[in-house]
Amino acid sequence: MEKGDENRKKKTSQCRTNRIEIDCVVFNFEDESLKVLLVKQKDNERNTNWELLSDTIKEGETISGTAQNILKKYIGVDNFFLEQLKAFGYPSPSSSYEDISIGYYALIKRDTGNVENHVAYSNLEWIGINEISGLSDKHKIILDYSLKELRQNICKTAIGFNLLPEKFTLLQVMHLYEEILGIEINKSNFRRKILQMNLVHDSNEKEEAVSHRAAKFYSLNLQQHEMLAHRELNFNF
Amino acid sequence: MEKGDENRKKKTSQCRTNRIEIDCVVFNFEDESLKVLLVKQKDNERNTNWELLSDTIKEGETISGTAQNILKKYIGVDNFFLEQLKAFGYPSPSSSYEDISIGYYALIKRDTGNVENHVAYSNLEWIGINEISGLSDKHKIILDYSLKELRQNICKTAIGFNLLPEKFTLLQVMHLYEEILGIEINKSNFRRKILQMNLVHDSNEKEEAVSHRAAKFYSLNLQQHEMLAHRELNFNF
DNA sequence: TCAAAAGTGTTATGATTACACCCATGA
DNA sequence: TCATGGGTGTAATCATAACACTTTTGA
Repeated sequence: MEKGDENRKKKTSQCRTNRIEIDCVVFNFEDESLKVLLVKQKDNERNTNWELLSDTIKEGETISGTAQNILKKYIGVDNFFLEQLKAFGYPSPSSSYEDISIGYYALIKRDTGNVENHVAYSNLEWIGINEISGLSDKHKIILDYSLKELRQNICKTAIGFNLLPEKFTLLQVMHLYEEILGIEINKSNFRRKILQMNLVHDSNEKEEAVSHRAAKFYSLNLQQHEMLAHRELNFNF
Repeated sequence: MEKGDENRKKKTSQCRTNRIEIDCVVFNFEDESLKVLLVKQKDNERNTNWELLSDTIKEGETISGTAQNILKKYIGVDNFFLEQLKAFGYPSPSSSYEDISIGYYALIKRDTGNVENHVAYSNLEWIGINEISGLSDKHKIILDYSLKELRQNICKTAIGFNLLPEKFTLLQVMHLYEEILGIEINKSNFRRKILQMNLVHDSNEKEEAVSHRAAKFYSLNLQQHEMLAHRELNFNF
C-alpha cells in the first residue's frame, strides 16, 4: 500500500499535469458541540499535526465516489450526507504544476450505528471546531470554507438535520443552530417558525428519565436526497 | 500550438491520473437579456455545436490564473468578476480515470472597453440564455449549475452589478434581476428596498435624449473585491 | 396633448421580536 | 418545594406587497 502510494507519486510528478486529491471535512454534532474528524500524523514527533481525511482518485472511481469511499473506509458507515465544496489549488512542493484538492464535506448522524465504534483507525479523533490546532494551511483553508458553506446551507436548506438523530427535540435543533452559527436564538420564536413550516412531525414519543419536563421527539418529513433541494427554510440569522 | 496540445494530450493519457481542464461560463447583460459567450466548433459540419470557453492548466499557472487567462485571451479585457463553481467529473472517452473540469463563471460589464470589439475570435458568439442549443451534456451541466449559482448569489450579494455599466438607473438594476431570476418585480418596492440599504449613490447625472422622463444615474458604493463579501442584500424572490 | 417611463406615497398584511408566563419532572 | 428545562401566548414593531398616484420628456 505504501509502496503503491510512492509509485503513484513518482509517476504523477513525471506527468505534465496536476496532482489531484480528495479531502473530506467530516462533521458530527456531539455533546452540544460541532466536531470534525481529523487524522493524527505520525511522522512528526515535535508537534501533533492533524490532517483532514483524504485520498487520491483510484482508477474507475468518480470523484464523489472517492469521497464516499473515504467515509466508508474510515468510519464504516454509509448513511451520511456528502457534498462537494469546490476545487482548491496550492503550490506543489515537487512540481511546477499546482497541486489540486477537491474538497467535500460530510454530515454524520450521532445515532447512525454508533459512530464512535466504527472509527476504525486509532489515529482518528473528533475535535471540537474551536479546539482545532496544528492543521496545515491548505487544510485550514478547506475547513474554513466548509464551515462557511455549512453555516450558509443550514439557513437555507434542511441539511442540518443530518447532524441530529432520527428523533430529536425542537430544542436540540435550536442548540444545533446556535452552536453552528455561534448565535443565541429565542426559544419561542424558533419553535413557532420551525413548526409552522411543516418540516417536522410529532413522533408521539417523549424523553425519558430526565430531571425536568420531558420533551417531545419529532422527526423530519424529508428524505435525505430532498434535503438540499428543500429551500423553504429561510433563517435570516 | 496545435502540436503542443497533442503532445500534452498523449502524455496525459499515459498518466495514471485524471485529465483536468478549466471551463468558463462568461455572462453579459445586453439588450435587457442575459447572454453567454460560446465557441462554435468547426469540426462538425452537420449540426452547429457550441462549447464553453476552456483550456488546460499550463505549467506555473494557478487554476484561477488559467481561468483569468482564458478571459484575457478570448475577450481581451481584464476587468471582470470571476468565481469558481466547483469541480465536475465525467467519464473519460480515452481513460479509465474520470475527466475533471473545474468550472468558473465570469460577469462582464457592457461598457468595459466595448466587449464587442474585443471578441478576438470569429467563432465566438454571445447567445441569449434561452436560445442555447447544441451544447454538449458536460457543458450543459456546468452552464445549468452556473445559472443556479448566479441566481442565488445576486439575491445575497452585490455581484449582479458586475453585469451593469459603472453608471446605471435603478430600473436597469430591476430589469437585470427580473431577467436573471425570470420573475416580475414591483417597481416602487424594489426602488425603496435598494435605496434604503445604502448600496448605491446618486451620481448627479441623468439619461439624455430619451423620449420620456430622464432617469437618474446611480453608481455602486462598493469595490469589486467587496461584492461577494457584502451580504446585506437579502432579496427573497 | 399624448404616450411612455420615471418616480412618490399610502395602506394593509404578515413575519419577526421581545418578553412574560405556565407546565412537568426529579431531586 | 425548588431548580431546570419544556412549552404557550401576546403585544409591539418592522418589512413587504399591492396599488394608486404624480412628474418629466420627446414626439
